Amino acid sequence: MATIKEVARSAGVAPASVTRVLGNHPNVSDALRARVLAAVAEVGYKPDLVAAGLRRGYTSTVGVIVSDILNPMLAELVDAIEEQLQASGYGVLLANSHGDPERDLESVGLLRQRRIDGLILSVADETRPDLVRALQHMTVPVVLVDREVQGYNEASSVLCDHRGGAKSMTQHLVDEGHQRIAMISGPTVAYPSRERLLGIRQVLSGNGLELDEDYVLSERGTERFGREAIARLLDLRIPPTAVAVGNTPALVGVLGELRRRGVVLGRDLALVTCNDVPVAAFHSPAITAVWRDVSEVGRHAAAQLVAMLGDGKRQPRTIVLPTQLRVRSSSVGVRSGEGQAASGADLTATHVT
Amino acid sequence: MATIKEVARSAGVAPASVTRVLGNHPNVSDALRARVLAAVAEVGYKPDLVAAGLRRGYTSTVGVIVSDILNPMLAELVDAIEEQLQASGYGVLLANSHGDPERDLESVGLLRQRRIDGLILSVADETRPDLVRALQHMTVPVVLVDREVQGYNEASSVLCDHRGGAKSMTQHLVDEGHQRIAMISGPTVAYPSRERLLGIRQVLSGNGLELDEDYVLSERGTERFGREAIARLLDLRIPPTAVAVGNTPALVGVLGELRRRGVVLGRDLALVTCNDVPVAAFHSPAITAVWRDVSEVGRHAAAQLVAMLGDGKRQPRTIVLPTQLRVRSSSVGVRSGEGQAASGADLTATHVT
DNA sequence: CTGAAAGCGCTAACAT
DNA sequence: ATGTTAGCGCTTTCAG
Repeated sequence: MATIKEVARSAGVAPASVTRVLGNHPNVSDALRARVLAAVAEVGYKPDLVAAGLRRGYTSTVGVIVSDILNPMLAELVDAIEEQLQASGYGVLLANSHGDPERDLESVGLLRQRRIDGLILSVADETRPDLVRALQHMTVPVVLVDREVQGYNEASSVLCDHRGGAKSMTQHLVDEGHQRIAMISGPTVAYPSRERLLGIRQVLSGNGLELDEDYVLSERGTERFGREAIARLLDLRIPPTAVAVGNTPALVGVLGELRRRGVVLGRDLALVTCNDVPVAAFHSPAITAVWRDVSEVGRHAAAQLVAMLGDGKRQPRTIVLPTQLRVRSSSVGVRSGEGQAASGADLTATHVT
Repeated sequence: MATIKEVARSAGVAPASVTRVLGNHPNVSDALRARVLAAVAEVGYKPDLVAAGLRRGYTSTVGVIVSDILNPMLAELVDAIEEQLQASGYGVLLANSHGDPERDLESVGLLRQRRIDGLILSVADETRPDLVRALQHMTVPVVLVDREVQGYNEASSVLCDHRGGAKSMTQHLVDEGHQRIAMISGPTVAYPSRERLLGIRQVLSGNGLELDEDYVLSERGTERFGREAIARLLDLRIPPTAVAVGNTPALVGVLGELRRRGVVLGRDLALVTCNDVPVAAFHSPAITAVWRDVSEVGRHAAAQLVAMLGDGKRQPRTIVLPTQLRVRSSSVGVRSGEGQAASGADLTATHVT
């Protein structure tokens, strides 16, 4: 790696002049510019961004913390964020916590040590008091994505209207005649699942119904959790007639277990998902889903951060993006009347009290 | 952010002593250690890794370039790499090219400017001469993942036996009586697709068959490409009886189009995929797939890089991980005899010459 | 317009 | 065992 000194020597100028030429400073003579550029080209000089960052006080690097990049939703988010930030001249330092809130916290500290200029995060657990403290120690702008951290209002946020989506979804199920609706949810220590449960409860009580606590299964989304959760629901004495799934990895497990049991969606059971992923859209039958533009979320988050980086004392903003119910066959036409258990074909001895 | 000077002043010692205590230097008195640690705790000091990196000559940061993080395979790869590297004390600078070889090249340069200690990459196009040049300029260790860059032997590589997987898959189809086998492939400028086509050709010619050039459709994997490719194949005067899909985003498009046409897998058409993703395993009927342990690939790549970082003049190594055919219903029992066109239910007027 | 000098925060070499 | 000094590569004063 050639340094600025070598370029300067090779061009017969001072290092500062190289900086000026490369930084498009106003007052540089054409002669100097030409000589410097020639030398730069000759030795293939590229400024060392670490050294420049140290001197300038900023690194043109942004930290991104997500709780699970295997989740296609979060992968899409990271993709959009990275694209937008790269276009604005920022590098992305990625930290992935695999659902572990402890790791999220460590990452906040480690990224701070790496002198990031800003931070975008969608952590596993937004309720941890030490997270609030860690964020308050941050001196750079922060953007929260689909998270609400109580007691920390310094950050901008980009949220999705999960409550609205859950309401449309629930109303749709109620309209289809369902009264026993269950939710296989992600952890309620994060905004999306919390909001969805709120939405479901609102619509149910608005229709004189209520959400049975046995019908709410909440845990970090994994395929295994999905399998076990749907099994538990179907094995209840009075199983639900409709199930909402709030997490993509869990959905995969749910579909596997349903198929193993020979449960046919849209006939034996109504199923809806809160994430419109290919596995849902191309399932047979196609699965009703709540859609949102995840890339748009990422672009907004990145744009918000870039704006804050540009204008130091910009006020934090919260933006809420819409969700949209996409009705497909999985939730239509299920016999949802009393006594109609959503039991699998292999459930010959159903105990009904 | 407190600096080392403030800690030193607060503890009444020299900055160098702070470094020594924090770096667990051998010769430090207990008294000094205690005073320094107290001061560190008091002001909440964390070393600035950028400054330390500049001084030390390394940054404990590794660059990771992938062609498409939306591809679940690559997301899983990044996940495993990030986890392994973080455990070894490295941060990950992520660059995502969205399938654009030009972006890959820029990323190599940009990461170099950010003084990464090492580079792991799975680029879109491994055949570009300027990529070879860019890599040759790298002075840090490089690990290639599922890529072979001709004329560049400095890197370690972690490869999968895609050729072997394709051979098993093709032999399976031939055993099922198929003679007209098509491939919807990713770009052949990357190792996996190239190897798979090689494998298919080898098995076909070993069985006295050959791969019809009209049956090979190769392009960057997108849902749209998948849809159009399968449509083109089915609309051929003599359509294939079996189709292999070599890319996950394309697979989604293929499945969508097949369903639109009412083509039933395992009856009208045999389908196999080279990536065993949930959308394949949970499709009805389940789709035969070539499986590999992508996380293992990522872990190996990271471990390889860490080893090279530890031992400066370690020889580059190439490791090849196995693939495994998982036969499911989508490729079994299709009538594959002469004249049996894999036409959709809506194809009433089939031209057969 | 350009050069010289100082310093970002840290650590390693050299002193003592 | 600890303090002092120098310098990583760059950019930004401050002179001229």
